[in-house]
Amino acid sequence: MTALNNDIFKTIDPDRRGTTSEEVISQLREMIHRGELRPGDRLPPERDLAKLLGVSRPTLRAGIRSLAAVGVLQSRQGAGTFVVKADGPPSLDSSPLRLMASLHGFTSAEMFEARQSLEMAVAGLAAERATGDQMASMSEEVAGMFASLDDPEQFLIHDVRFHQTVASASGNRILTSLMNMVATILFDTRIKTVKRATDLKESAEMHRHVYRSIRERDPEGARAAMREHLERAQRAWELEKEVAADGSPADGSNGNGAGGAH
Amino acid sequence: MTALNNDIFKTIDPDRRGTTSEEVISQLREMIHRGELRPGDRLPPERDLAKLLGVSRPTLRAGIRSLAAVGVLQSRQGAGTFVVKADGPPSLDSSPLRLMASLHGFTSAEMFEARQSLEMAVAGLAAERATGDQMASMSEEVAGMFASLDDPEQFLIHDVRFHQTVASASGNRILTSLMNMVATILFDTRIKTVKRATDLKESAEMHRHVYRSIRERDPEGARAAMREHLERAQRAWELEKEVAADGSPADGSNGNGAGGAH
DNA sequence: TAACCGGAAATGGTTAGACCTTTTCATGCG
DNA sequence: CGCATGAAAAGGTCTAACCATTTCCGGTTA
Repeated sequence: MTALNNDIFKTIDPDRRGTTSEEVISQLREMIHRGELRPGDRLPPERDLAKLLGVSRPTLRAGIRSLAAVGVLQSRQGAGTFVVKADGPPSLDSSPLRLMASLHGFTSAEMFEARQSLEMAVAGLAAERATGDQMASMSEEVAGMFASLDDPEQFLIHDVRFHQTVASASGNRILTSLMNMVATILFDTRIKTVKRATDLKESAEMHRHVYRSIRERDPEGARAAMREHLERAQRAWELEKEVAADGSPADGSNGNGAGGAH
Repeated sequence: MTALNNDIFKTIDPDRRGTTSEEVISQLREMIHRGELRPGDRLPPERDLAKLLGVSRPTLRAGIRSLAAVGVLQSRQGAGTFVVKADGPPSLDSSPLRLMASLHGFTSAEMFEARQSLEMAVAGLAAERATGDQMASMSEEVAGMFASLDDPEQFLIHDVRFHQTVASASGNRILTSLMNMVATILFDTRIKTVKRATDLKESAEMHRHVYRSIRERDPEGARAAMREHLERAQRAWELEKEVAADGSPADGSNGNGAGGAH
């Protein structure tokens, strides 16, 4: 079980630059960059891999844990440690951004704006590149929104799917990932928010507007529609926030979270 | 040394939901979100904190390591573990994105496009909001570029600083962080690339064009100028890549890295 | 013959205790 | 007063063992 084709793992020199576990991270990262570890692959058992790399098991585990924290590896007790499978759109973990938001006191306005910029960018690209299938999906989601005007939870599902479809139609997985990262943070409390039917109707109209611009291959129109859509969503959310703040002291810190229909 | 004002640390229930170390991560994360741990703060020593949380030291270390991996904590041997200080623009670690690029086979074209979208967004915002000081800084960096046409290394420094100034002038730290994240990946091999003087002159002109649009408070002009600037940079890089590929078989995998003047 | 169930083996998760290396800081000497 | 030295503090690493979960093979049964 030791030396079959595992010679790709090289023992770590004692006279390394950083700490031992950092070196372990570098080793594993290099192997991923070189393509020796591919998505879905299983790493050797920790006990074996530790021997192969010439480090102790806790040190190896420290390295694995660091890579797991950034979403590259995933360990399952009893099963093994795997390189994360690349099924569907790749996604970056949003918790780093979330923590940074707390640490630096990001305002919701800042996050809304970031999301708006990203959504406008992907909408513009989608207008240039969306395939027929993708446009059909968008249309279906818009129809789903109009069909769920009295069911906010269902509406939100179509809402999210519409935006994801647009993002994937942009053909740029990096922008898609970044957009999802930001949107995830704003989503957290969105689902908890009570939505009025009039808001939903307006929101659905805006989504249809975005869809039509994309179908017309009109990037600037799509960008403008998306801008207005998100601006209205932000205004609606701020309105609800003020209402909700009435009677209860506003929590000055961590201005995260968002609501309203998007 | 145990119970001074450290009662904010609560013992972890044995009947928790996930693994013990995950619970440690949640605990620390919650404390950050609640503002009990602020940037620059030092955590209690591992041995003490482990006792306070009711877990073993390796388990605590695992949690700390996970948060360190995403750039929230930082440990210094002999000194202690600190919440990362928020000096200057907050920065997200780019290694997750870098690893994802390798795993999913992102093309450089995709990365260039992502960077272009982000840079255009911040340029547009900067045109609306840049302060006099920020515009002065941009101007200085442009001047620095023209003064370093025969010193590619120096030129690159002004180049990078110009873009960072524009980003910070956008007033949106999230977009700035995301932009830096993408730009960092593209930067890696940029510095290694040989640049011809004519490229640098053109690049400096483009930067000046961007600066002027921002000074004129012309968001669309700034966006357009930035778009053209980065499109030219990408074309120049692709040209150099082709030249460099002559005589040596192209490496089909991992199409990362970039070069040329930006 | 095929489906199901049980248990052994594999594998990650956790703990304990010890020791090493680096940093910090106070003490004492010049 | 200032610098050097050394003790204390704190993170980094290792060994060894045990626990919890998953997997999978093999036997049993319908």
